[in-house]
Amino acid sequence: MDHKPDLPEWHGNGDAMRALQIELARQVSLRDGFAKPLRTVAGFDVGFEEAGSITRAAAVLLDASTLAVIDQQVACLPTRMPYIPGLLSFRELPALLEALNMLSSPPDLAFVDGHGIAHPRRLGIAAHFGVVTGLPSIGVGKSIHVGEARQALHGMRGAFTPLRDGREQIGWLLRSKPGCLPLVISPGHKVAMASAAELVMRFVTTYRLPEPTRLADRLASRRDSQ
DNA sequence: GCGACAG
DNA sequence: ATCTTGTCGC
Repeated sequence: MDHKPDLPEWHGNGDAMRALQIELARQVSLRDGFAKPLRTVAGFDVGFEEAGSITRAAAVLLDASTLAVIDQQVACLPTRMPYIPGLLSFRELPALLEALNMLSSPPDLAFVDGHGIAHPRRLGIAAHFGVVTGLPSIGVGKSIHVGEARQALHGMRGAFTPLRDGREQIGWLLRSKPGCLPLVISPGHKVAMASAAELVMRFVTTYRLPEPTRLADRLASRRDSQ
């Protein structure tokens, strides 16, 4: 199946994209809709080359039980839009979808570097990715874009506390590794808020990032062979 | 008007 | 994100 959603071209008007985000955000499902037990998962991340003119997306497919790498692909496309806070997905999604299509098979669950619904209009790149592909997805962010935590986060590995925007919970702050800044976890698509943090911890070994995203990160930033 | 602002 | 060595801390 080929995923080629009509992503609007960058003509300098972010208003059209913001309106589309609000529309797509209505299609997000916050109920668990992934295969149980999980058989495969995949990590997705984007990096840049040639001073940013080339967008390089990486997709790494793993066996959910053993964490063994089943397949990994890299897609390089010309960068067509600048980075604009809140509109990240329109810049990085094209390359990410290309990398997904190159995989031998789609994952039961996708971990995307960036936010899910922890976004101003509840459509971060992980949620956008999930809605256009129909795949269950979770956002794994390394810093907060919107929202704040009310309570202090415990230092113990696996501890988590709600990330909220006003009175609404939009994700979790997760201490994936002691002594490190917490990850910002939020549902993307077909994943319940209550399941998100636990699903991420299931794939964390000894690093801050869960294996799917950690491996994709290395591949996208071409540090896997260096 | 001012400051913030995923990657 | 990216440019980059050494350095502080668990």
